[in-house]
Amino acid sequence: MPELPEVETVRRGLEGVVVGRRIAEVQVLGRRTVRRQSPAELTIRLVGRSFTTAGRRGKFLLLSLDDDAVLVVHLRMSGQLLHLGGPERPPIAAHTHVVLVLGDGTELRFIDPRTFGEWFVSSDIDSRGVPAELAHLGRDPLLEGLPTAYLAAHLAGRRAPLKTLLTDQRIVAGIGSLYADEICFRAKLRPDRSGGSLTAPESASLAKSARAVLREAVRSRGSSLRDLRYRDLAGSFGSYQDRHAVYDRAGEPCQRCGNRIVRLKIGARSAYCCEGCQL
DNA sequence: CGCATATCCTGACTGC
DNA sequence: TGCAGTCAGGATATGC
Repeated sequence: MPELPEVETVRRGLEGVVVGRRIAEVQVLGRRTVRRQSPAELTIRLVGRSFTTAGRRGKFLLLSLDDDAVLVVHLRMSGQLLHLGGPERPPIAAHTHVVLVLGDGTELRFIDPRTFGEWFVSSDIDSRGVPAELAHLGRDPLLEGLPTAYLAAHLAGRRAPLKTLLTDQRIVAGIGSLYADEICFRAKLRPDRSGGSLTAPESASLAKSARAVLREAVRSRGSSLRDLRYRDLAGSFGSYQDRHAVYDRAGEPCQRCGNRIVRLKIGARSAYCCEGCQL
């Protein structure tokens, strides 16, 4: 499930591969990926344009164009961007929904079995370079940092579980289920603690843990899970899964206190934690 | 407003 | 071996 570290890894790959390149051809093969506008409109707005920067906000990729519009791509659950640069082009894989042929003859392909992923072009860009459609996003911990005071202010008075608040993109942009669990473990806080129950030092610990976990996960080029779905642009795996303390480790001993990791239910979602050392 | 719940979707896994 | 049921979860809509 691509979250901030995985999306950032893809972004870094795109920087070297699409920036400065012209879009020669657009093929929209699936029916669901392009849904905010018609595939024909997206195609018209992309063909002939060149990419100027490869940005990111939260889990959204922001590929700006030379007419100041921005191509927004979200991988959601199962989306994968692949860059094919070799002289031989493999056949189109199953679930390939969009193909961009670039001016240098290479291809960018979007593969997404579950079709939750999305592409659209936005022309309504604010002074920070953020499309109007993403104006609701909260702070991006990598781009803007995550000050303790900011996080604490958004937890104060809230009855909702920590994990729910951490994964609320309006508060912090980029954290999903996996990293929320890892962040709570690092902060020694149960993910089902209510936001409002945190003391000041606990809020500080949570913010610090979020910064550290995300930074380290980016350095490891993200997490590739058991399904091996997540790969970077070139098809390589991340390695942060080797450092997961709790995510998908129910029944295994806690690396910190030896208790067994348990799986909780928070809303309809799973949460993994150690009941021995997370309070 | 805050919070809970349902929805979209396919593939991997579980249990009989 | 096959088949039905469950789970995975990011974002968004809706209901209270």
